[in-house]
Amino acid sequence: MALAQAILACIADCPCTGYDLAKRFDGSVGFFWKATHQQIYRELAKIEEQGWIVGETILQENRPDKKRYSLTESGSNHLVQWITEPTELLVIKEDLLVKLFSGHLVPPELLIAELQRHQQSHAERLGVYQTLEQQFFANPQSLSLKGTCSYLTLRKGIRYESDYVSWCEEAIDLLKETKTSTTSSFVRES
Amino acid sequence: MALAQAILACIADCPCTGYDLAKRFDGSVGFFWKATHQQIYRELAKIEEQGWIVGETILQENRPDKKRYSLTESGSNHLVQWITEPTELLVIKEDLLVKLFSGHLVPPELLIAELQRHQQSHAERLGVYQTLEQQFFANPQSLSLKGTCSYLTLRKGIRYESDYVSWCEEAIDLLKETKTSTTSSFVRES
DNA sequence: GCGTCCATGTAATTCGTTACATGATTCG
DNA sequence: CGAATCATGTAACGAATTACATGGACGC
Repeated sequence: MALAQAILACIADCPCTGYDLAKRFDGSVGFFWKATHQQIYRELAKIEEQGWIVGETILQENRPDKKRYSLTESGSNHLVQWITEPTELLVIKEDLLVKLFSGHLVPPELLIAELQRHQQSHAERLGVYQTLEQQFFANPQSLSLKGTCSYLTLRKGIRYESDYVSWCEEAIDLLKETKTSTTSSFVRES
Repeated sequence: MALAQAILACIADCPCTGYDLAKRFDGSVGFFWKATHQQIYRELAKIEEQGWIVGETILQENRPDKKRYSLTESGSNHLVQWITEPTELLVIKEDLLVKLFSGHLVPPELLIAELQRHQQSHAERLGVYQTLEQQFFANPQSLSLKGTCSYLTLRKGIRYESDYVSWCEEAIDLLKETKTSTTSSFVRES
């Protein structure tokens, strides 16, 4: 399981609290890894016990105390070791494609509407990513190695969303043609 | 959880056994949904109890007996109902991007090698999908609605893999440039 | 004789999800 | 005056992963 490593990667980038992590996993990092705050706090306790991180309690006035975690050397070694190991390919579990697989069981208008919804959601995300690209990565050739690494994860997001939008368009178009060319075919289910 | 519905969708397409399902989830359907045989048998027991499928035991000679499942009307209704509901977007958990996020902690050569491995794997899958496209979907305009639906899931696979291959290429190129332009930067970790 | 295919399952453990809980502060 | 933000957690449940188990048939 890579939740532990995803947390280590975030803490390596910048020491932070469970609460901060939850926010990051819900935003930028969330493009390639999602986790809820409950998962995070449980995992933090586990990897602190492992000795990969140490937490220092920070007392605050007018706010709850917080605990900021930093990588230990052992944690850093583990992370580097993990990065070095060959990675499995992503396992996809996409509801929308399961639905489309049995899509002939429902009126095509319904499929088209659903595809349009998804097209819009992905277009929105694409917009967000493109804004980030313009703001922070105007000149990709001149980035440091760290910068390049961040930029490449963003590029993956941009490509992914942009491809999703195009596919939705293709799918909607083809369904519209199919629909009109076989008008009698939707009253065929028992 | 959509495992139940993914199984229903397969059985709706063609009645089959748990063993058959496991093979399908490992092959074609596996592009958009993965499941092991243990998950499948457990889920089959659950959805048979629900009344969405019925199993008939088929006695065999020289082979273990098997149980072939078919959709009930209730199961078919449920599947249609599920397809009709709005779908959540896919939650991505991609190890490779987590590694890239902390990629500056390891020598860039290592990242490049890993990206090349992935590029090759995705290129292989792409080849498989493209062969299927040529064999079974030579003429997309003339497909039935059912054919169009299958074709569109395949198109998603083709786009996904092809985009992945392109991104790997982009990433490798950029890392090679970054590497040479900041040669001194990898001996900087404590 | 050894591995693979057929066909189904149990058991243990880890991981993910949902609900519940606290309590002060700040913004509208 | 109510909602959101900060900050952390417990408890219960459901789902996924991994390991273990059986046993004949067939090809090399």
